[in-house]
Amino acid sequence: MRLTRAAEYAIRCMLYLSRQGQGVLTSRQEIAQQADIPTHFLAKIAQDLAKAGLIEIRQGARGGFILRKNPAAITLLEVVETMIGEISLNDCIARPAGCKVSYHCAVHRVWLDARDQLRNTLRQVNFEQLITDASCFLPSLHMPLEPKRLETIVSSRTDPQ
Amino acid sequence: MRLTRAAEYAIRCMLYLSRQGQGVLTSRQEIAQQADIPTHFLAKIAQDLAKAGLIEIRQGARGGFILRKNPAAITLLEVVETMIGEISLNDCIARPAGCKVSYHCAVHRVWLDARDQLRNTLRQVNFEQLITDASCFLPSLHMPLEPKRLETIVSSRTDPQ
DNA sequence: AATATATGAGACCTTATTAATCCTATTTAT
DNA sequence: ATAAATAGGATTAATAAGGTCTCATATATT
Ligand code: SF4
Ligand code: SF4
Repeated sequence: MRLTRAAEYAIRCMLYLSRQGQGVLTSRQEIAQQADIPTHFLAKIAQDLAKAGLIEIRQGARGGFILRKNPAAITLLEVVETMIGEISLNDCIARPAGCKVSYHCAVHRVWLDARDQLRNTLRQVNFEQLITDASCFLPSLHMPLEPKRLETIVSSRTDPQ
Repeated sequence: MRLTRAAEYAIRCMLYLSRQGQGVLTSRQEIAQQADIPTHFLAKIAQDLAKAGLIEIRQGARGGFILRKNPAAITLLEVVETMIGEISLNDCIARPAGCKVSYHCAVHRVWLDARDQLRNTLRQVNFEQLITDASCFLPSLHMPLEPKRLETIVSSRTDPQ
């Protein structure tokens, strides 16, 4: 498992869209600029996000991306695995055939457990929490969530460049 | 973070040595063959393990590697991080300067927590456990648990000072 | 001492993956 | 029709991993 640049960018993109709010259209250029993502790279990433049903892509003049789900319903795990595939710490988890002994390997079991634990942790984090300052900490590991902050929906209308 | 081939090989090497027992000398060739590791690659890996104090390397005719610590005192985390450095899931954890917003980034906190959790999990696993649970070696080359080839055991000159 | 054996240490090459860009086609508002 | 914006695939560039090679060094054996 490796958190690639593409995955990191995808998270930033989803963060930005979550701040805009569900259903708000934002141009690719604006997201790229605000979230510090190479525009062409973002285009490719968005295709994966769209394929996963997370965003809708509006083509043509005044096109852009639209968040399709409620931020609270989008987990960090979901976005990460959309970009890098199902998480597995050691290759032998993803492709057991790669190692001849995986069937009776004690270490294999450890990687499996650690993988599950990591995935569960990332599943507990949603984008509603992430756009709220107080949720910098994992609920289970730190403190309970504070009441959510009122989101400020920014108009999709942005001046060209 | 990525579990490289080198790290996986290091684990297998340490597993094999743990089965041999602390203080037992085993040739690089034997380990490479039994644990399915390219011999020259193992040589490089062993240097890192030696630098970390996990094994001792005996040069010259009838040379090889010797486990320096009790298997129960060696954690999986220790071996993994010897090979790939301190675990961090996202680059911004290892190099916060890489992202301009890490200081006030909620996602950053999640990666930190997940990282700590993963490290703790791997820290709880030691090689005593791993060798009693199951074998990690090729079935055809599978060796019994009891020490073999007693004549290769170096006379108790294993004073770890 | 001479020889054979085995590893040390690092340079080197080869391949794989990631990151980013480029180009043409397509879609849509005006 | 035109301009604005993304689609989608091809291509390139950069980085990292995986493995190999060579010469130096150490040790047991004779
Ligand atoms: S030895 Fe065990 S942990 Fe290593 S690759 Fe094989 S199955 Fe996985
Ligand atoms: S945006 Fe947050 S998680 Fe992403 S690289 Fe920056 S600090 Fe890390």
